[in-house]
Formats: sequence, C-alpha cells, structure tokens
Amino acid sequence: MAKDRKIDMVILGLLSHDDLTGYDIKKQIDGSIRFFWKGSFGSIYPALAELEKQGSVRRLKGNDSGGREKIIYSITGQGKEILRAWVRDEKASNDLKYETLMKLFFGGVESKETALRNIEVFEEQIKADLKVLQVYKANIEKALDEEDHVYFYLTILFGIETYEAYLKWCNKARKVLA
Amino acid sequence: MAKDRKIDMVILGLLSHDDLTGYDIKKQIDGSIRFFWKGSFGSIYPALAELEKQGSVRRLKGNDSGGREKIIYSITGQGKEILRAWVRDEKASNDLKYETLMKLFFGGVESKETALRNIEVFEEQIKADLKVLQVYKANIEKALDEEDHVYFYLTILFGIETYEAYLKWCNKARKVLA
DNA sequence: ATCAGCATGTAAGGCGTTACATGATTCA
DNA sequence: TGAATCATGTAACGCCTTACATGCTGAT
Repeated sequence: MAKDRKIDMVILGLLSHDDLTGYDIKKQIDGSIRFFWKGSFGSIYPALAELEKQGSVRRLKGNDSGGREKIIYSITGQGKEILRAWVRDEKASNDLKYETLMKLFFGGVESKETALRNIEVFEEQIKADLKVLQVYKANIEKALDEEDHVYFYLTILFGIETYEAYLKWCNKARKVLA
Repeated sequence: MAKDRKIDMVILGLLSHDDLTGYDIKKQIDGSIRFFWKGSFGSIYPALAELEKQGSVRRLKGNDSGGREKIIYSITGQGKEILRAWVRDEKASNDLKYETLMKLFFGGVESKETALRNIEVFEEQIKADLKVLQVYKANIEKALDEEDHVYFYLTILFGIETYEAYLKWCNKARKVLA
C-alpha cells in the first residue's frame, strides 16, 4: 500500500549518472537494465512527472537541438538522498515469473515433445541474451578503473553466470527426458 | 488486455494432479512453485470463482471432515484443454525483478560496505532456499519412476542449478569489490 | 484460555501494460 | 516519399497485494 514503485528507483539511479530524457531512460532500461528490471513508456513518463512534483528530479531547459519537445531531467539533492536511503535498506524483493518453468512443471498434461520444444525456445532466447552480455562484458573490462563501472560489471557477471547455468540445465533436462 | 492471468494456469496445473481447496493451492504455491511463481489469497480465490463460472473447474461437495466451509475444486475437461493449449503455446514471458541487482547496479551512490551487505543478505536467502530445494530433490529421487514427477524434478534441478550460480557470483562479486 | 493453523472471501488502491494520439527529423 | 527513429503523453483496463472481516479446530 505504501508507495513502493521501484521504477522510481530505476529512474533516480539512471539520473544519478547522467541527465536524461524519458526516452533515453527507456532505452537504457531496454539495454543492460532489462536483465533485472523492465519498464514501459506508460510507467516511465507518469513516474517522471510525479518525481518532479515531489522535488526528486527537475527539468533542465530542453529543446536544444532540433527534434520535438524533448525534456531533459536532472536529479536533485533530495532525489539522491531518496536513492541512497533505498540502496542502504536491506529489504529487497527478488520476484521471478518464469512462465517457461511453469509450462514445464505442468508438462505432464502434454507430450514429451512439447516439453522439449519449450526447453528449446527457452534455450534460444538465453543464447541470444548471453551473446549480448558477453559484448557488454568485453566493453566494460576496458574501462573498469572508473569507480561506478565496477557495479555495472558485477551485474553483467551475474547475468552471465546465471545464463550459463540455464544452458547447463537445458542439457541436463534433455538427458532426463530422454 | 486480452485475459492473460497466469495464476489461472497455476491453479489449473495444480488441479490437474489433485482436487484441492483454495487454501491447499496457496500452500503449494508457497512450497515448490514459489521458485518460479507467486500468488496470494487475494488472487487465488477470485481466480477460482471465475474459473468455475467459465466451467474450467467445478466444486465437489465440501465440508467432509470438521473445520469450516471448505470447498474442494476439481478440474473439468474444458479446464484440461485450456491448460494443454497453454502448455503447447511457445510464447512464454520470463520476467525477473531483481531488486538486489538493482541496488547493486546503482551502488555507486553509496559505500562499498553497503554493496557488500546487500550481497550478504542476498546470499543468506539463497543458501536457505537451496537447502529446501535439496530436500525436495532427495525426496523426489525416491519416486522418479512416476511420470509426472519427472517434470517436478526438472524444476527442482533448475532451482538448484541457478541458485548455485548465484552463490558462485556472490563470491566473485566480493573479490571484485575487494 | 489462548494461539497457531485451517479456511474463505472482500475492498481499496497501487502498479503496470497495451494501445492510441501526435508530430518532427533523418536517411535511403 | 516513405520508413524508422526520436519524443512525449494519455486512457482503458487488468492484475495483484495488503489489509481487513470472520470463524472453527486442535494443541499447549
């Protein structure tokens, strides 16, 4: 019930590094953030508006180069404090919604072939994502000296570690089903 | 927009094995299902009511042994068909919401000690869950001959594989931060 | 006697998605 | 000229959580 919108923290976190537009924020979420959080325009713009009302972010004069309106947001001191307080708070909910696993868990109602196909679809997606993560990793390792990059690096490592575990599991699963 | 309530599939899936009450369903979700899906009473009871209206589940006479009302639900032929169609459908959304990772990703705004503490909290939770999974695994290996148990077994293996990867990552992360 | 667990359900309200509406710029 | 991308925002609607309301049974 208490306001607990995590998208606010994603936005504040991104703005703690750079001034950004809502559109920029969306792009970053679809990039490296997407491995542990998601967000649509329909959640980003309203959140941005409310954060501004609260005084956690402020508008910089937009409309420099061509294009349309374009509103560049910047984090305020209050916004930084809210972000820090959230990072310090040990409570964290790690919610997984694995529809693939669920389909497998209840796979008994269908055929073995269907189960194998579901594993295959999952595996293809993971392989594609793993490639992306490995590119991120190679790029970041060239700039690891910069303080903030360490944290980004750790999340990449997390993704790689878990995705490799998924692939190992896909192989095991195939053997068990055979 | 189109009705897409996955909790319906959890319920139908569980009922495809046994007749259950809403309370029983909740217990099972909090048990082995919780590693890939969650659900509260506030979502289970209304879903059950709607599934009944649609003809996917039906009420068995309740109130056998003492206790209160107690409504036992059973899956219908139509419910089984809906469940099978969903299992066959290759589309699956695997949505992760890792607040721990997000806190780490934006950890640069706080101290290294805070980041390490967040990793520690995560690790403790994973270790506890891993123990539970290993108990499940030992139990299921005694009854692997039964057809449906194979699918359950695979989800347990998935949990163990990924949780071990998380623990490996925790150790790596500590080294990187040191 | 009291507390935990069994058991069902509703109400309020937050969160988020999808689809829609609008319009400019850049590049082939 | 037309498509893709940049860019912001709203409206409808669905889904879910939390808190509340109610009441029985069995164990300590």
